[in-house]
Amino acid sequence: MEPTEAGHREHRATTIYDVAKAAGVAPSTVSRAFSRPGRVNSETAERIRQVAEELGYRTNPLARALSTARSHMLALVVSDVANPFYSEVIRGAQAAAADAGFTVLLTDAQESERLERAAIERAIPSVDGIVLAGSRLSDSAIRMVSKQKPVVVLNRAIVDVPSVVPDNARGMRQAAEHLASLGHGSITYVAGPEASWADGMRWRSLLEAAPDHSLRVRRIGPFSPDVPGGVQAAEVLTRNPTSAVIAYNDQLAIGVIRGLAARGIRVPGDVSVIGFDNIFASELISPGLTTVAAPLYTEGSTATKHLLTLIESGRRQQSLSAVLPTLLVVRGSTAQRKRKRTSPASGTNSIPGSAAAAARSTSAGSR
Amino acid sequence: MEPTEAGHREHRATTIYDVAKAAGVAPSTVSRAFSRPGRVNSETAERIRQVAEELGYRTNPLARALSTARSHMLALVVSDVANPFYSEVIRGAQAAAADAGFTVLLTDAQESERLERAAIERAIPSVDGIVLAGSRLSDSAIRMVSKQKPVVVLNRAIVDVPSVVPDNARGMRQAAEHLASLGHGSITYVAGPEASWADGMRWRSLLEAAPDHSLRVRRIGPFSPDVPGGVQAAEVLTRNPTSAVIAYNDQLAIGVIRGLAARGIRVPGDVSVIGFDNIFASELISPGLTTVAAPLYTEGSTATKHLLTLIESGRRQQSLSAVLPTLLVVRGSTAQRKRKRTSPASGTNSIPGSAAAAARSTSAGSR
DNA sequence: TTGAAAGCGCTAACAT
DNA sequence: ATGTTAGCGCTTTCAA
Repeated sequence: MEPTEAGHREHRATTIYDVAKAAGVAPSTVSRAFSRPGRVNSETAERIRQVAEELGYRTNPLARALSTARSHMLALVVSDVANPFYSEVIRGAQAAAADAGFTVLLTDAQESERLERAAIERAIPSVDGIVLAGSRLSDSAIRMVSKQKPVVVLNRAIVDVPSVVPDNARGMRQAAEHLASLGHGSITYVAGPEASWADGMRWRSLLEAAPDHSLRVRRIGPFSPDVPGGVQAAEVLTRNPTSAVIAYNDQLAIGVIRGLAARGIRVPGDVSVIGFDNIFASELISPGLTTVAAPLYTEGSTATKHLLTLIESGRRQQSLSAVLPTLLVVRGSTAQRKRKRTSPASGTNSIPGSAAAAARSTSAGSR
Repeated sequence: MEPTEAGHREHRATTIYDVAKAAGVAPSTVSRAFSRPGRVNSETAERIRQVAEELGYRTNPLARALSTARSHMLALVVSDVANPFYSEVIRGAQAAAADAGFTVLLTDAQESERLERAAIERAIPSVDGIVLAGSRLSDSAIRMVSKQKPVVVLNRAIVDVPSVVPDNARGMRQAAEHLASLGHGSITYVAGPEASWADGMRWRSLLEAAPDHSLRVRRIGPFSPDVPGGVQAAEVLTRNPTSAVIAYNDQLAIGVIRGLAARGIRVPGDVSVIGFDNIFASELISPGLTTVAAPLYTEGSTATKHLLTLIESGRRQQSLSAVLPTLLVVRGSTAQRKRKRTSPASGTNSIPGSAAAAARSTSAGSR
């Protein structure tokens, strides 16, 4: 308004009509010059683009969305943006979306089901599809959402909903194998959230892999999947010593190491520890954390690509799910089992509830 | 289409017209029943809301945006989503936006000016404002952007553009003071990216604070502001020993510690190290990193709130900038200076270029 | 308060 | 290949 202020208001967006008038053609012709398939290449189209360029014309995505019912936006809902696990996932999703000319609407559920629900509810009308990463929602709630817009879930498997997960089974097998090769005869699994599909999967996978290496396994938990949770777990471990632990995820593992250290128990001297995910910090701590590396970035990009496919195809391909390979990254937190303590695991094996826990974890999975 | 598939397509969104018809009123009346200020409270309005509820009607944000020229979306452009520094910032921004009923469009510049430019270009038409966090763009480029849409920059100061920055001066003073109190007489500043406004600011602040504590300071760098950069810096430090270093940010500091350790130099035994930001990982490494804690979350939320204010006010308040307080978090990476080595810093002081570097850093700042 | 009508900027038939 | 005509779903004058 005020002449002194170079405010935004003065920048009246140029429309298709401005271009049409300037180029002496009909508006629809301008629209065509910018339309999708292979772009029109007539002489006029070229001239129109020229004129548009000069006028600084940008097609208005919102208007386009309204008339095409395609917003070219994707929602990425994560359970907690501050969780380092998601950094790479977000990045992968963002990159894949950008490649396809899509924009990412990020929403943080802040570990709250209520907030997640609300976020989804609000995002739905403006997006063409949704990636749910680490959703707190129930399977049926998610299935409900996927009835309204294409959905791909990350790190979780739900019947009838496309998903992208790391190869938990292989990962746990690799971890177990590694520990066995170091002479460990028994392993303690430090569990994550009770409601986590991934946790159940990992535990079950460990149970299955154990016999092949004559490993005895037990399980403690559930714990909150963060550093404090791990510290808590360390407490429990102190009361029930083991020589080797596999944690649900890296943060838990890091917490365990810290908690153990605080009690004078050395890693890997006294206890070997393995995490899962290979987050940024797992390389920074000392000892470096041996961990099952999940392809975080790829998980994000794959989920997004699948979502895009779903959108394009109008939801044909029913089961567009993917299992991504994992890789064991050996760092300093695992070592040969000390021969000194002869039977560190005796008497602590066969914790009741293992079988039940293994069974419980199947509710969600079709894989 | 196929009856077997519970596809998304069948869920034809209910519109204002559907509600209008069902309620026996005109569409505009329905619109009013949902309009902003204080909401209409007539009997009819109440009934309309009732009907809408039953029909599962949700107002279409895109259509609303088209007609009101307000999308209720904000763009948050970060230089690198994978950088842990941004986790909290994103979270803060996201929360503040959600509070105001706004949605966040996250875009990752992937440390590329070209990509950042493109991302902004694409986001501009769909958003009501933009938060630029750690932008790689030139001051003038940013000023250009801010002519089109309200902009708030984070961690940087630009004339005429609202900004949110941590109190770098105070932070560096606290750090210097802490080191001085531990008996250190000379400090090496490990610099971040040359183009970083924050880096210049921090170095200059350190220079200013030094005399008050009879501290001698020198500067090495620039280094890439990540862990590898810090490792590189450690190399340089090995050739020019000091007893104390302050790094541009935590990741650099962590790299320094690791690099030093690899060379058998102990932290804090031989060298004390201080970082900046207080990212998640700084607490996890050992020794814990003493660091100047920047209010990451608050930076994100404040920037967003200011942006919202700007949007609402139609860009009145010219200088809506904020300087957020910092806090020194003392952990294990700093300690009393060893008395053994008598003059560790002698001969390495007064590196040429310090003054020039201090001068160079002023180009951007108005504060 | 409510209804009628016009229009936001764009795309999508349908003509020509 | 280009022009014409309708909308997409919502808000917003302007009347009633």
